[in-house]
Amino acid sequence: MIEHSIHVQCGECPIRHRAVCARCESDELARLEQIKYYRSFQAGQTIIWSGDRMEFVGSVVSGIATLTQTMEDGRRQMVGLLLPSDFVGRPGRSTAAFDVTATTDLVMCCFRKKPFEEMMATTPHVAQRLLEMTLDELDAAREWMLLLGRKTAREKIASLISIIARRDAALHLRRSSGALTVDLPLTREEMADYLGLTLETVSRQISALKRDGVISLEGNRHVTIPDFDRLLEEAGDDSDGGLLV
Amino acid sequence: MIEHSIHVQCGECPIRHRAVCARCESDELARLEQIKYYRSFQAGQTIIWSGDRMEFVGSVVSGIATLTQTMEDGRRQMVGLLLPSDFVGRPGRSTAAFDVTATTDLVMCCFRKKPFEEMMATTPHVAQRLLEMTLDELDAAREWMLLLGRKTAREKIASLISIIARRDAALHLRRSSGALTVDLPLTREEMADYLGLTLETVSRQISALKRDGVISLEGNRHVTIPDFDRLLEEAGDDSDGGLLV
DNA sequence: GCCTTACGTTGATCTGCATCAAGGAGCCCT
DNA sequence: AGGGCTCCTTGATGCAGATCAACGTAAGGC
Repeated sequence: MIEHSIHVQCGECPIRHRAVCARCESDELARLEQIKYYRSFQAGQTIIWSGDRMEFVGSVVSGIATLTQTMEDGRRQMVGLLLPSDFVGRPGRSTAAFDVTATTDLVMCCFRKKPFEEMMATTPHVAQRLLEMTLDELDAAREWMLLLGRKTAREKIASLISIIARRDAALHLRRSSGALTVDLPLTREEMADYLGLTLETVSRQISALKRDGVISLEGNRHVTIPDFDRLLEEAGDDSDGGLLV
Repeated sequence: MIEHSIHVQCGECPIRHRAVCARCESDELARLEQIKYYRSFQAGQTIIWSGDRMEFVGSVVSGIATLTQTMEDGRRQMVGLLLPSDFVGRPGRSTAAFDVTATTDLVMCCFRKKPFEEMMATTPHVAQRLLEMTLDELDAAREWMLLLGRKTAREKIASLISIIARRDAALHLRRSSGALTVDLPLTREEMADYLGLTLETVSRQISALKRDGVISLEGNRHVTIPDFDRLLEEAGDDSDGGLLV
């Protein structure tokens, strides 16, 4: 169970890598281990409301959480999708800027913010690692902005499936070169909130991609991708990307 | 001229604050001052192409730069707007993820990346300051995602004007409670790329806001806002925000 | 003076996605 | 088995914003 704190700390080992790197086996790590605790949430439960005080930072151990923004009239936009191993929290900030909601049953590995920040202040490589992770998130947010601002509904759906497939492949370290299967961890409505569409359009475009042989479905959630490059084309992404980032 | 490096370093003084804080008057600062240099760019010149090696980090001294993403067929989405005092660069990253373009004549205060990163590694409060700045950018990106995904054209325009007015007010430290004037630093086309619209729609919506008395125009670029709260309402933002963040 | 070029406005028309509406499929509960 | 969920699909219609097109306006060059 030690690995989840390592995900947060270690700049040397990729975040998905479960091994312990030499640099992390320090007093700092030991201190973090002492203050670490686990929290569980039920599907649908809101973990933090926008504007609330944030008492902890941590990473997702299992399950899915989303970061959403809501307008007064109820329009919603997802602005972050947290899969296992993703970090949650804003060291140095006292209040949350967005709602964080568990969309499935969820377990998080948490650290109270104060001791975590104290540790950060004295351990430069942890602060640097967090900066790197935040820059990654910023990059992802900017790709997402291109999707929201300029892509068609069909391209948005293809992009979402490819993003999830990529993350999935990265997490499980399997590099299949042929057909590929993914479980969509979101409902049609959640996908719509992710993509800036309505759930009807999401459903229609998934049907269209299926009709055109870009994907096939077993059940509502299970997608098979016969040709990943074809999917990337449909997504309007610059090619090459592939599964190996 | 010392102040621009201070913008990068100093966590204690707000970034817009020109005074030198005690904490920054250190050997680190002296070292940074030695490696600091200035670069000028002409309007329209691309500073860094996506995928290029980035040799420096720095901050904008004067002028405007934009961060954009482009699809193969030419669709463009702005993903960052850099006004004076904004930081550019990704410590710890070797290549740029997006195009950076000077949209006006531009002066930047630069540091070569290597010595800057060395300094970062030994000075925790600099790394922490950069983390804070990156978190700010991430927040801004997420607000921007709500705008792109869920706001109407009219709301988008009102949002953009209010964002620029806010930044302007913050930069010049003037808090006028009554009418307010702003210079839009972007062409209609650039605004369209910012907002995920076409330039025609931008033009039409600006005309509409003018017709409805939300703003008035002198020339194409100079906007007067008689009632800022009204503008915020039009932007669909939760109220209160105001000019004093 | 006139030409050129960049930028902006406005109108007419088209279309992709939203909206409104109905019904199907799987699941749990009694 | 049947009722009531939640989630998903598909059809009909409407509209916001894109597209196509024409014209206006201001600045610089000669």
